[in-house]
Amino acid sequence: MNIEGIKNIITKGGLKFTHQRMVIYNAIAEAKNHPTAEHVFEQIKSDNPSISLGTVYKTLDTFVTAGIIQKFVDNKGVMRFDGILEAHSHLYCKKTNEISDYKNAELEALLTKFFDKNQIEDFDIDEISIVIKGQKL
Amino acid sequence: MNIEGIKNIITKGGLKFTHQRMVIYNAIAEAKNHPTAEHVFEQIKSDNPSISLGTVYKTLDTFVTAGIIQKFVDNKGVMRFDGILEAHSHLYCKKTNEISDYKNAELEALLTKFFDKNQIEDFDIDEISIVIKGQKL
DNA sequence: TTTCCCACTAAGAATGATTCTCATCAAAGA
DNA sequence: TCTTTGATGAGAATCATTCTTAGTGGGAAA
Ligand SMILES: [Mn+2]
Ligand SMILES: [Mn+2]
Ligand SMILES: [Zn+2]
Ligand SMILES: [Zn+2]
Repeated sequence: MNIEGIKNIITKGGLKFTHQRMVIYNAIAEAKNHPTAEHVFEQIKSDNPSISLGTVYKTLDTFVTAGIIQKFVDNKGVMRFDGILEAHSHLYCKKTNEISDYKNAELEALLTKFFDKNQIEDFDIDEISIVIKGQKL
Repeated sequence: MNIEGIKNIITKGGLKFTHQRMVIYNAIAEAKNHPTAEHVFEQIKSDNPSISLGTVYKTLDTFVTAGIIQKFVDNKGVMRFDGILEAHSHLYCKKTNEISDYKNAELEALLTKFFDKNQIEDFDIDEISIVIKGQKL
């Protein structure tokens, strides 16, 4: 994604466009895995030596609140960030600790249909996600 | 569960039966929610004033390794313990942060069938769990 | 029974991820 | 230009969890 594209996303989120926000958003958009704040910091600090880890945490959180990225906690208890906004599932590799995306429209339709029919009593569902644990081959 | 029942479970796990292990296992077995180590500690310390929080952490971890309880990380990144060993799903309440169990044989059959047909390439699935977020009414 | 051993425990220090505080800075507006 | 307000950098503080270390105690072994 080019700078203009990133600027658009950030300003559409109601946020001021700054250099730090640009490089942090760019790191998330480029990441194939689901980086931690530390990962993002390591990724960008050689080109931005004065950036602070606290700013990375704060900015990522600002992005989440603005709704332009997502976050979740991995099974080690560490926060992961995700530039993909659509609902999707995650594959956790027990060997490498990598988290990859899994998106399947049929599966989502199946689940939606199931929970339409089988409402859970006294519980209003906001979102459903599937956690798949196993091994990359 | 009575003391003998607890003793059986602990020794079947290959562990020596001690007073601390007894009260900690009992707290997990009695808990309706999915307690943290801190919860367990609060629960038992009035009757066991000399017990240490470190022992609670260590013992819970020992139980998990022995396969007599389960653990998982909640969406705040905090470890939760669960005396139920069978696979089941969890309902996360965004309001109260409570986690309740959800078990539905039809849903499990549906998922098993789906992933039998639709294998994920280069990935060997060990376990599938559903995370349902929403609000208790 | 006495001794010896070793897993178990208590206490608190250390760690790692995250959040908070606060001083400084920079852009935007008055 | 002056003012305001939000953004940033630096590092302290927090919180859950793990680690270290020094007792303890209950059985095997003598
Ligand atoms: Mn439970
Ligand atoms: Mn943590
Ligand atoms: Zn993802
Ligand atoms: Zn459960």
